[in-house]
Amino acid sequence: MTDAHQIEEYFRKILLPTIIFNLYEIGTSINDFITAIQPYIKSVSKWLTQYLDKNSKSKLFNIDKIEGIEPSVWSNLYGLIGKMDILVSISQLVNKYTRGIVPLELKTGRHSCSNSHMAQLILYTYLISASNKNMKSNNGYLIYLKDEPKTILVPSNEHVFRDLMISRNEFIQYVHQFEDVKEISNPDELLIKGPLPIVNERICNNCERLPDCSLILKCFDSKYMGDQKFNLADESTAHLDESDMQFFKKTISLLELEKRHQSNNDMSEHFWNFSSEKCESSLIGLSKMQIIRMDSGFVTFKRSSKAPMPSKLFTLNKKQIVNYSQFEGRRVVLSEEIADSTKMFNVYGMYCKRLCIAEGYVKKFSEDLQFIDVFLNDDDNNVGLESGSNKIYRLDFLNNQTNKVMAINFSNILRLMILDDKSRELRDIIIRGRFPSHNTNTCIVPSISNLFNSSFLSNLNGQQKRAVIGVLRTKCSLIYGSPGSGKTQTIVALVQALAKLGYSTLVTSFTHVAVDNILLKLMQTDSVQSKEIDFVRIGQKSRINPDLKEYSDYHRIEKWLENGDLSSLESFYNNIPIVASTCLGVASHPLFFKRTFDFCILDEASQVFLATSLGPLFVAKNFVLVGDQKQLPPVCGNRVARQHGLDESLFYRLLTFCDSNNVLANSDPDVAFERFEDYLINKNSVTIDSVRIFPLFIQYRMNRVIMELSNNITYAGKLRCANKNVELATLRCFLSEKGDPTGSFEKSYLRKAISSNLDDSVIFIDTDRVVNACENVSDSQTDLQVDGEIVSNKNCGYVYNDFEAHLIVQLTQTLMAVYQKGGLTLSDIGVISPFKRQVIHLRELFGEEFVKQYKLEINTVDQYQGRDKEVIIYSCVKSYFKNDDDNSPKLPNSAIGVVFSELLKDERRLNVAVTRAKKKLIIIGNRSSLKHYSPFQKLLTSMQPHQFVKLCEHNYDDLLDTLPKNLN
DNA sequence: ACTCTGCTAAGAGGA
Repeated sequence: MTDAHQIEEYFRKILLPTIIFNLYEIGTSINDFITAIQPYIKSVSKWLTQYLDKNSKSKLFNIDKIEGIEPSVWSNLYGLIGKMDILVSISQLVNKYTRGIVPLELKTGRHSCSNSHMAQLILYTYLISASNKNMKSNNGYLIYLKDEPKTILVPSNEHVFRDLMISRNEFIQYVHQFEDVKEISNPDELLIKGPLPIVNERICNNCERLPDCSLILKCFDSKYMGDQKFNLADESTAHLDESDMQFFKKTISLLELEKRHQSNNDMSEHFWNFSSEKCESSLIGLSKMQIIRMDSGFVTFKRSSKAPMPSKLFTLNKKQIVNYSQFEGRRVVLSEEIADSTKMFNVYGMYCKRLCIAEGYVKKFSEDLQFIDVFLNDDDNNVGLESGSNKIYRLDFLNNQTNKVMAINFSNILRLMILDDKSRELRDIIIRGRFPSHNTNTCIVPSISNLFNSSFLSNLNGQQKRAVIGVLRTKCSLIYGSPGSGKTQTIVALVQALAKLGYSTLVTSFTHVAVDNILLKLMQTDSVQSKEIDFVRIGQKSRINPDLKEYSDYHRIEKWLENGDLSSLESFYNNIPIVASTCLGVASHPLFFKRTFDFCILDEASQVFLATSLGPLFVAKNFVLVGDQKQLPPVCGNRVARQHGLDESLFYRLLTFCDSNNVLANSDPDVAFERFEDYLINKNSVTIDSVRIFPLFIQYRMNRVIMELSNNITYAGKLRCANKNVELATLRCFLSEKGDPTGSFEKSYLRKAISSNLDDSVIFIDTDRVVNACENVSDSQTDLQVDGEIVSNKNCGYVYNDFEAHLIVQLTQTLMAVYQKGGLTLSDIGVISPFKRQVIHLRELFGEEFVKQYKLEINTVDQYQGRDKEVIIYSCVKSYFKNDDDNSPKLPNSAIGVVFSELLKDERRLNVAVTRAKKKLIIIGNRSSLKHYSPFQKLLTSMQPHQFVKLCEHNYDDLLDTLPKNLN
């Protein structure tokens, strides 16, 4: 196929559908695009005629065989990765006896023969020779396609190669000096630098990165300040004041700390230097596998029976705890090993016959972990893998070489700093807490009474209605939604209201689950069912709840991609009124580069990094943040960054610009409806510095006793039960013929613990007097060992409490025995602990199978955020006793303990744990230890004396033998 | 002193 028309035909049929989405992204029509590539098609056609015709004289070489199209070459010898355009075997015509393997590199620009182009090919020749012992490459060719095709020989050159490597090493050294891994206690000590500043006005003035570069220079390279040469940096940052610069410097430093923290935890980059055994034990690779099935890009591997099985490698206390699904979806690189490599070599590349021959991702592990399904990248379809042969392969997990998430955070902060109206507006709000005067938006909203009577508001309570109507009129507002207050319902009503008024809305949250929660409710509404309003869910296919499939981006646009219908695709994206995505997803879909939404609704806003939440705000005229700063903050791994406030969300920041006590004081739920308009505009509304805050404190979850506890600890008495049903809800117990089933527990702690009296809805089981109830610290070094080597255990923690776990099994057993007839199921019981290791321990004790079968949910507090259960059992774990001698006095070792557990010190975490329960909350812990943590101190003092159950010796002596039996 | 979710990736070329 050398004819230009044939090539164009092939292009239209085969390639065009694959780039429709990209055409939308760059805003080019199909015709314009075809016109633009016409000259290149001609050029390619000419080149092919020239080089594929046997008799043609005007060529430099004969192509004998195509060795690869876009093949990858990885070299651990040089520390380089490359991806060539084409690799071919040729016989040279100048010297008829020379045969060889050469890389061909296509270029669409002018025939520059630039140093960088030649250098690229020289690097490839070395990479090819290093990657395969049977290949040697001495030359490469540049093929320029602009105007007339032109082929240029680039001979390999060791001097050039050496100079390139030296430059590379110098660059790496420059970069590495800023990445000091030692503990940094003050963000100001951080060295953050861009590349050495280029002082060239002509180049810098045309560079789109000039503002970013200048800012970093000004904030982090103060020695350049005042230097005439850097006037440009002063000019391009002139629109920023001192507070902007301070904010920028601080935020970037903290994000950098967090970024380094994350990359420190990532072992994957080490696979270059590890033996395959070491990779397996470090959970970064799998080795000694054969291919048993291969179907285009889909490959099934089988682990050799001689190799130690991963089920042995990945165990904890002989029970398998590694969840293999965490590896599904991971990117991998595939290499061919030399058979029986174990004894001969230690370094990765040396015993690989072919190194990193393909990339792809893990699809699935079989139950017995013997079979692993892998999808290879499209480009790597044809790399000479053999199924059924004796060839042995290994897979190494790749992490992103660049931390995309942090890149998004950095670029959001940089964008906040640019000279632009939207950025200026957001800077005023976010950095200075200066809100637009009156803080009203331009939305045209019908009269309050009309809205009030609309069907989508009919199920809302007064506070919720006020929030919806208030948000509609406000430029930036907060909805302060306490636990169980119907945030999602309010958001769904708001989305409907906006859609019916003809405004476009971006619905977003940090996690996929939170986004989908809103959409699942929205999907049920009449207005969506009747197709009156429509929405699309942007995001990775695998992350979207399957129930939302028909609203997902990939499903909606599939047909247009197939028929190459660009205009339908465009008009769909331009007109769909409601778009939903994660906050980070906003950074990577072209829809968001093109559209501005009338409103942005950011749910769970108190759990999103400030930097991350900016993404959606840039693309919306008005926004509302929905959250509760009394619940868990964003996840921030680095301690120093956390202490300096990286875990302060935008929601939290905006709230602290006002007086949050004032907010609580103004949350009167009983405002008369007829005065509603007055309420929104005038003194009665909560407007401090014109921030509108709409509190939702009427809750539908906790009964009165549980709610009062939460009110005492956290919400300053502002929570209210929505109605009598909520207020008085207790567990239902049907009496059997034999009488009160709790009777048999007359003398036991259990009778009180599981009592269904409203007043007993909160129970604290105090293990103070129980010697065995102290916490266990699993020694990770003995628990997780493989052939004497310590295995990473960061996924399972190490603090647990065996006694509390047994107690929970017994409690669960008893609860079921008593309340099952009243309708209680195991899925109504939630078991919570702050510590992951305790969660694992509990699951082991109940039995994985059992837990799965009866949907008993055992999880960490963090995982339980946003959920609720009829009954919550909370295992505090920490209990500071000397344990070695049963006769010794039981002394709290609290002085040490209090310093340590940051998890227990966090009031927000306790608040989340307490507010998950609807009817019954059982807390298990050691009172005298826990009282040293201020949140627990609050909890303990606000509970009634009768709510404590103090365990004594005779209560538990049989407990450690208790195993789950007859649970249902 | 132990809590954990986001993210396709790299190359494409000009001065």
